[in-house]
Amino acid sequence: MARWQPDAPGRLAAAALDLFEENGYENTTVIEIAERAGLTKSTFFRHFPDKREVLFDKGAVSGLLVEGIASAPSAAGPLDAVADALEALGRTFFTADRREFSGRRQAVLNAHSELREREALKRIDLTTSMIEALSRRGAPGLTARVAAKLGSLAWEIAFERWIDTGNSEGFGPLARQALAEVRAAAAVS
Amino acid sequence: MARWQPDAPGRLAAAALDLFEENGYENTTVIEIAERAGLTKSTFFRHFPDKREVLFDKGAVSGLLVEGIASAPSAAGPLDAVADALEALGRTFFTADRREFSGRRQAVLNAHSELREREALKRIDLTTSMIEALSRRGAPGLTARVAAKLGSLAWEIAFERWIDTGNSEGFGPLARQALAEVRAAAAVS
DNA sequence: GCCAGTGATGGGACTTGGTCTCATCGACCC
DNA sequence: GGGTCGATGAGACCAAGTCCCATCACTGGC
Repeated sequence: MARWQPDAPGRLAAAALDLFEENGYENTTVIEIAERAGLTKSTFFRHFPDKREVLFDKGAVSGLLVEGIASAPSAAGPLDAVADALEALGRTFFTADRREFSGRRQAVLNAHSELREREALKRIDLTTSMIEALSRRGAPGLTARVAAKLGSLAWEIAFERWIDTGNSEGFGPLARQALAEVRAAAAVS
Repeated sequence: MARWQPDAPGRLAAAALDLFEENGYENTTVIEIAERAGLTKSTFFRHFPDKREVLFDKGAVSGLLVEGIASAPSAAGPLDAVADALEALGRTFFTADRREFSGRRQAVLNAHSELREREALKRIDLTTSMIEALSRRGAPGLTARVAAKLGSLAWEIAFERWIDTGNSEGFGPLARQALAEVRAAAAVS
């Protein structure tokens, strides 16, 4: 078995996505994923704490979000700061070349509750990070919580539209648009 | 081993909560839980699909929520319908006699990410139910999504305050109060 | 060119969660 | 007292995840 090939985590993630698409999550064994990547079970668990985590990134998004919120103009309101952060995410993370991969990944996540569960936890952790970042900007506790939840919802909506193949717009503009719609909807609820 | 004692699921849940408090979630074995309840591993998995689920109820809450939203006065806005539903929850589920148990359970959930993960999934499923119920009342898609998320946040806040021992108010009034605060915070975001 | 050190990998034993099948027990009914 | 039915027990079995140790590839010094 060839060793020392580059980017073991990336190869494992790609192999996992392929196999999950082909056979489903629960019908895919960690050993099978590792073998397709030319590796072994031991190495898999050295790079990922568990089977689900192979489809998730290691907290890079959180840093981007927090930094985006912190560096927004101090005159900006909470939701505007969130908009800036989502736009930063669009520039760095949700780039055009990752759109196809993101769509495939999301389809697999949606199809398996164990993966949706992990995604839900990640979303909560990100929302908590946003709340803390907004609080550091001086937003009152409840305002920060509401803004973070609305921002999270706008993110979700913008992501759906971004994945949707009929849509060729970038994630940033879609996020701003979604945030505006969410804000309007909140006003009439 | 004595058989045929009543309420096997309840005994299993009580035993699990005790053991999780004593030794932590990951240091507790399903076999230990079953033994403390006077049962076996087989019976445990006959009543619960997995170890985490022993601390969660079987979808009774969802029905209450959906029914509460559906039976709200047709003139009521989305958030008002949610308020009615949360109050119904307070009458049926978050009753005074369950407050201590709820607090213990929540402390255990907060302490273990595997359990927080399951809780996050449940919350998402409940939010989805609320969105559908609001849509059936005629709320536009985005409005329903926003109202459900804000309602979920108000629920969360009201529950925290309800658990807080300094607070002797019922869940219903706390939920109405939290919902009003959330609505106000949304207006200034 | 050889050799030691370092870090990533392989291998396998082991525990636990979870599934499955079959035997067994208790209650209830006739 | 025998038969039926639902809940439980018992044990084999597989996959996830942990742990420890051997092994290989690359690096640098000599």
